[in-house]
Amino acid sequence: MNVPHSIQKISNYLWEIPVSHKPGMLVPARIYATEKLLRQMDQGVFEQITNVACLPGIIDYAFCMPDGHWGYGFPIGGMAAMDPRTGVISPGGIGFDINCGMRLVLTNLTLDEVQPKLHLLVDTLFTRVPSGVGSTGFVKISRDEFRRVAEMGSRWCLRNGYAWPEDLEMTEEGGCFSGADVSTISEKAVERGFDQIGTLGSGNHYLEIQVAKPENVHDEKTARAFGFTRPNQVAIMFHCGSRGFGHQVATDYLKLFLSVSEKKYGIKVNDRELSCAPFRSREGQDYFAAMKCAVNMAFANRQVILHRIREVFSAVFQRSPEELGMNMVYDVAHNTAKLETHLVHGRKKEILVHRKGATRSFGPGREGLPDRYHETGQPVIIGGSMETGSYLLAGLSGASETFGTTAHGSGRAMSRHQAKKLYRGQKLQRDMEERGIYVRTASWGGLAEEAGPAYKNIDDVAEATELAGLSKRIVRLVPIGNIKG
DNA sequence: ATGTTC
Repeated sequence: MNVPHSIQKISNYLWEIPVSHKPGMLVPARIYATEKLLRQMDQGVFEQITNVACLPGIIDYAFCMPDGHWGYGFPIGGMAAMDPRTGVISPGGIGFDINCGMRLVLTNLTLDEVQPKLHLLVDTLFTRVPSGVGSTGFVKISRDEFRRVAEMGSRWCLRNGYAWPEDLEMTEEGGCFSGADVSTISEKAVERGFDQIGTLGSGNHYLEIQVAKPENVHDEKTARAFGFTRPNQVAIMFHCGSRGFGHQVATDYLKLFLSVSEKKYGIKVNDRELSCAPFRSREGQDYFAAMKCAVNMAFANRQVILHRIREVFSAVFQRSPEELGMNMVYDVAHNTAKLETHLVHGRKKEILVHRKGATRSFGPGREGLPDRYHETGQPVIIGGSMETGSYLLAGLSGASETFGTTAHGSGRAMSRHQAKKLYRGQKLQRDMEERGIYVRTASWGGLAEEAGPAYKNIDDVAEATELAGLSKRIVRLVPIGNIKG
């Protein structure tokens, strides 16, 4: 059995591993999950989340979301808040794909209108939004201009004609983390990133055409507030990050932290993948500023992809993107560390929130949300597998106990290797088409790795977050077209 | 996730 004996049941949706579980734990570990999801978690989740609980400066608990699974250092689905004065920043708590995230875009088209054009739409998107390992984009800029992208994020896109002003408002943090400083970025990172804006990438990154069927609307009033106003309305959801740029930033600083963490700062960690530096140290601050550059590149990447999606829809339907109602619902980040103000032991305090495969979930009335979402709470986008659908949820004030955090996706149920042994990309494509999902892929092997059964049940994950009071289901979106990177 | 093993 994977679940440790020391685990205690707090409620049907919350479990706790006490500090007595392992030497060095400073706080307990808390896992949000139904018993079913808890039992599906791999041993690595419990090992890793209790290692996170040992990190200096951690506040309250090391958290794991219902979609938690084994990752680099931290579990994916992990969340840890640190005291910025005494705590550390750990690249393993953010992930290699810095600001991997999800964006959801509306149309005012319905399934009936899109169906006849679906093949053309997906084929054109597949051509116009480059995907796959090593893909490069159409935005031709110099290395220096790329540095401006890294400092400005979506604001660069607005200035250069790739964004509508309201897109920025509908993006977490306005599509730009302030304090990004390109002097902390290596030449190598710039070299890998400068031609990758507007590209999807590979792995579990995808672009999907989805439908909001009436029977899948959980909360009609909030669905309307989020822009879903008609039956079988079509939306576009996509998932990608900072590509080779963020990967290089993570690699550069992990290497640096490995050399200073113990020798210079005397920090002992249970796993070298948790290598870290005091947040206030020179190295910690440099990584924080570098990470923000990658965050901004990822926002710009998703923004330029949106620009392309609008062009494609406009060409296919012979109407402007404005006429097609192609407004953003929201853009959420999955892999970040951020200074946020939360209630800590009853007092407002600025803390360093690591979210690794976890989504911010700010509830109604929370500062930092667009006026439009003041009453509803922020839109939360939880991506499922390409076969089974995804969820749009709303943030809840109950998520204050996780410092405003909820789940981010399905979480793998089988390894990529296992999935490739069980499925063949070409056959999967044919099977999916029979079930009404037209899929194109940059890699047949990659497609097989993303087969539906390779992931946990997205309905279980979304439900668990709602039962735990972290986020509320608004509408379940089912795919009709998918581009798999 | 990733010029998928500098």
